[in-house]
Amino acid sequence: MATEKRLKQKEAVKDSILCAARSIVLKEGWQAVSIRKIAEVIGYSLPVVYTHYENKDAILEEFVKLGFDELSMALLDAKNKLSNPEQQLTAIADAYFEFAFAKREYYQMMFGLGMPSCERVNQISEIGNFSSIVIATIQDLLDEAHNEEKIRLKFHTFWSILHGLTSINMANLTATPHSVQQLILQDAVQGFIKNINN
Amino acid sequence: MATEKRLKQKEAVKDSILCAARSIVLKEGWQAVSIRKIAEVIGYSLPVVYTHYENKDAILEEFVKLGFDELSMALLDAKNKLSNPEQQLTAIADAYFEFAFAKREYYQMMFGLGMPSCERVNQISEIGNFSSIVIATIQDLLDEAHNEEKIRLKFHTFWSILHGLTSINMANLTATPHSVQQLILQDAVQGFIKNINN
DNA sequence: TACTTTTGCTAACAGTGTTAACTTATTTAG
DNA sequence: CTAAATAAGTTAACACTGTTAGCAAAAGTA
Repeated sequence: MATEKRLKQKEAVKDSILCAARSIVLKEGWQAVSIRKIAEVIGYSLPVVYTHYENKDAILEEFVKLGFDELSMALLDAKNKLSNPEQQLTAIADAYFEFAFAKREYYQMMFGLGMPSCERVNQISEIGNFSSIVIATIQDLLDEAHNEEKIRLKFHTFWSILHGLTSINMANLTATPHSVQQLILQDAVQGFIKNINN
Repeated sequence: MATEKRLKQKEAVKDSILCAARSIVLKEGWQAVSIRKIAEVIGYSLPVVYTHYENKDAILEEFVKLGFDELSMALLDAKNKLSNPEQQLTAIADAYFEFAFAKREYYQMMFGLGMPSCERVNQISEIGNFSSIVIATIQDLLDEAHNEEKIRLKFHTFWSILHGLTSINMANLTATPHSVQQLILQDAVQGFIKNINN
């Protein structure tokens, strides 16, 4: 039964594809990634890549999943260092912001034209994990008697604030130094928390 | 002196390029725009396009400018229908949101990988116009004795909220109906206004 | 050993942005 | 009105891209 070994090796090649893609992404961004370059790096010919990933978008989707996983980890870490919900939420915001800029290329893949077909996206469980962490913290901050819908609304608002801040800064549309950016983040989060039980 | 007429005609061709590009954008999105398609639509051969625009990014930049112009108009209209600064800011938020979804393809060009080199962006005056309108309204809402920097910070926060909400909804990451999206917008803007003098 | 399946290859298709080199009009100067 | 200079527009190519069809070689199975 060498089939087991074969499957294992197959998985290894699949990983090496992702690894090759990552190294290109980190050096030159996703836009510079091409199937040919990947093939060259992993030492196989071009069509081999297609036996592991249906197309280029499938590779990107893999990165999106990994990205949300990493992000979730980072947020959870930040949250668990504190016990007060308000501080936790602030810490989550900081961690989100930090992740986005530390792994700038990842973040751009996760949200840039990254997201391909809107239909498939809702079935990516990794995004669900991310949501859960944030929602749990928001729930702790809310008075009781808030229905499910209101909680999701607040989560959505919070995420929007984080993402908006992040992406506008990333495009560098306002040429603001990083220290000021963090002030803005705190400003926005403060406003959010202050208004949370309305 | 037929030079005048020639310049006029040249300008006409330049406009027709933009027009052709726009029609493709509206039908299939920016990603489907190619120089060859533009050339075919305007009835010239391919390199003619390059005599009017240095490269494809230059065409995109033109759209970004037009987009910010249109956006500015829309915001100004919304603002001028009211006199109370708080209502004005809310109206601006609504108008921003509406613009983004009514001209979805434009908005995506303006903020999607749209923004190319971070350096050049800061010299696009159309973005400055947009900023001015919003900043003026925010200024009316602020107590006196707020320095320039604080105002810019508040503007930045506000814009981030708007853009975050818009782009997350556009990616449809949360599959939220439009009515709820507007609730979220109001929620976020309320929080912003409530915290504005801190 | 013979057969079948997997694995990997080369080569091609249909595109893309961009540019070099050439031809044809048109404008200007003598 | 002709001749030189300039502008306009052309075809053809370069160097890429994602993707797939068809074929050769290697590996597993009988």
